[in-house]
Amino acid sequence: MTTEKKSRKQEILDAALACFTEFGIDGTTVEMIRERSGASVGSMYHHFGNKESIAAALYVESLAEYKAYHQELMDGAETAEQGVKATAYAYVDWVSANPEKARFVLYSRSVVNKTEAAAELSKRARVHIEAVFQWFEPHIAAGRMKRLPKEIYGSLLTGPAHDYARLWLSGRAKTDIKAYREIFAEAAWDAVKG
Amino acid sequence: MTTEKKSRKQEILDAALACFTEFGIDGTTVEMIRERSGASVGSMYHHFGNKESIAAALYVESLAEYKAYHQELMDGAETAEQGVKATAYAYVDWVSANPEKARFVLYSRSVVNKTEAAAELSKRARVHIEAVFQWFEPHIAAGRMKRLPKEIYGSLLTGPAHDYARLWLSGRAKTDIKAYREIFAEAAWDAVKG
Amino acid sequence: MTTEKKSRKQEILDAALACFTEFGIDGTTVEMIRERSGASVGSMYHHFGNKESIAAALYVESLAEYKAYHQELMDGAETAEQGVKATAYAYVDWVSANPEKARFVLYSRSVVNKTEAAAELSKRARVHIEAVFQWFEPHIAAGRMKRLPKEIYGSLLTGPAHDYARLWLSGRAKTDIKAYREIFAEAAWDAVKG
Amino acid sequence: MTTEKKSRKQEILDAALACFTEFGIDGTTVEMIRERSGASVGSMYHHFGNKESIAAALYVESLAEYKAYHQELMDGAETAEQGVKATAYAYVDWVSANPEKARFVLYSRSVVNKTEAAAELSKRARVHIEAVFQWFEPHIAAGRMKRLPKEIYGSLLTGPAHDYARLWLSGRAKTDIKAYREIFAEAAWDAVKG
DNA sequence: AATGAATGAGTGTTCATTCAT
DNA sequence: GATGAATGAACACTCATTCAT
Repeated sequence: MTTEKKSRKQEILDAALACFTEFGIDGTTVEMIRERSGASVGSMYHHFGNKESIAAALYVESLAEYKAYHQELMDGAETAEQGVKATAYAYVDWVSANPEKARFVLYSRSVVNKTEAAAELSKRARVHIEAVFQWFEPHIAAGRMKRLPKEIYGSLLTGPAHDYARLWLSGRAKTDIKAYREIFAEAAWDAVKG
Repeated sequence: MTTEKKSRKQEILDAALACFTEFGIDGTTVEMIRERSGASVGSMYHHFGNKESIAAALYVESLAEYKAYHQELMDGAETAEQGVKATAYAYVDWVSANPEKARFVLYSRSVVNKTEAAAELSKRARVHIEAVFQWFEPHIAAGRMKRLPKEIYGSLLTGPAHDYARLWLSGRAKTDIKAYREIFAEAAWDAVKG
Repeated sequence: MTTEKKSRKQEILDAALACFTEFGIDGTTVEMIRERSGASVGSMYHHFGNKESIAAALYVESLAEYKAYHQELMDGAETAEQGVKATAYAYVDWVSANPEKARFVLYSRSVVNKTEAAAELSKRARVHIEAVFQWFEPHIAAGRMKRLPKEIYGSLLTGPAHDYARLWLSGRAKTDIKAYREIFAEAAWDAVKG
Repeated sequence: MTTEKKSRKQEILDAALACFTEFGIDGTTVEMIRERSGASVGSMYHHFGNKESIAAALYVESLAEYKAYHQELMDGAETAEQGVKATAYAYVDWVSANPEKARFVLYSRSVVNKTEAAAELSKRARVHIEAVFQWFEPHIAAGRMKRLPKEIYGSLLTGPAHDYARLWLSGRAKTDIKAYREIFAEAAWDAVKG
């Protein structure tokens, strides 16, 4: 049970991510996950209870990883500009490094939101947003950043990168998002600097 | 096709949009559309051939409306700034005026893209993008706008609005997107001005 | 659609009764009914909605037939003794003539009672019991029959036949119940005569 | 086996009876029994081998208790009338005192009969019936009781009580069966007295 | 004796689609 | 153009049972 070999549970999660990526949650059948993971149907239900819970577990895990990385970059930032750019960098870096998880998160929110996990999820989202906002507040108060409605900062900071990520992850754009890391960071800073 | 009374075909499309909005394409059954439209299953298949074609028809129609509106605003623009802002305005205005169609387009691309209509759709998208780009080219050449990789302009111009639209249309943000019309337009211009 | 040939719906009902008789409701799979009836799964669900509704339809139909026959015999009775014996005769005759339906009704009440049809069923039962009781009331008032708690008459009149029917229908007794027609009728009259 | 504390085996049997009573044998899953008993699945299979064996054990135990009680009352009877009434009393008393076990026995025969225990069960039943019949034979020979086909005595003696027990145990009748103890005993004697 | 992860055949049900009328 | 009964492949999920620890 050490890291010697993957647990059944993790094997199922891995297989599910691969399937969801390729076919979407609705397009993935339990049988597909079973075949890919090597587990039995019964085992899948023993561990997760139903198909949606597998998706939810994956979603929660992915988002947690992204948020942790974002936090990490924010911790190293000092000036307002550094904080703003860290936000853009975190997004771009994470998507570029974890395209499968990113694609899954981007395209599965609506499905997972109908799940029992939805409440927990939106609570966590609020906590994260709040934490980030606390970081920016002093800079806004000091006029180094524009004071805008709270709900709009996210769209200004990561909206362009978010948009491009969808393009890239769906194959409609060819260039790896990390090539535009600086452009998105600059756009973010331009959009909110005081 | 007069306005005398809605055609069966249109009744089906309206019912389908309402269902897709509420349950998603995958979550909508032919039976649901049948019940809402008052048509019979047979009638639906007579007019559209299959379920996906209904979605595709709706998608094509919605996108065409949006593009026409965008074009309209572009036609009235002269300076680079006006053109850029017209793009943001068009997006914000259209989403605000047609939230159901916007939600449908935003959340159904992945499904519709697996359809036969996909090729036609991406061709039209290319044509539209090309037309818009032709409009901007002189301004880029003259240095009034930054020269950037072509595939990234869309994300910079409408990315933030796009992102906020998702928030608003999914209920995660409360303020009507049109309240932020100017903010998104300014951000668009800041991101690409020369 | 006249009586020229059985409707799909009736074919399904017939096949279901045969299966339920042989394997019980729980022991019968939808697939078994499908195979026996020649209908498709879809057709079964088109007509009945789910497995339990087939059982419920059969139950309602069978009970209605029995009650109609009981009523018929009661209509021909005049004295208290004739009425009491008619009740026993009706039970014995019906079971002997319709062993499959009788077996189904006897062994499926608990399953059908968990169904949506349960309320309707117990209402009909109450109506029937009330009608029969109205018939007996004058005889009870005149002392030609014992006055006993209402809920107990049924058990005294048909209890022995009911019990033997279970024995015979389950194969634990060999003699056709109709051989004991008079014995059960006599026992019924002995149990309640004034 | 002292009364100090229940054995695992007994805890499982108790939980199973409660579940069977509430949901029926088919409606009860091994998981339900596991949850109610606090035992593990493995433990249940260690003690009983399979689900049906739990039901069979319960069935055998319940029937043995009833028969022992019946025998006890018969041992105290001397006249034909006392013997006949003892049979009715035994049934009524036992059902009233053990409604859960009675309900289980009444509604589970068909399931248990498909079990390996079926042969053993019907053998024991035959032995019991034979013993009871031996008791009555002299009285029949002496004309104090009617001579009737052997297979019909049971239905005449306990049929009404049996029928009412079903009514009461299923909730369709409200009055505790023991209130009708004498009525059923009288009816039994009336039905078979010489 | 006990545990609980793992198994996999089997179940009821759904639903897009067809087609005779 | 319209109807709705019929089709059947596909699906998510259940559950008795096994077995390594």
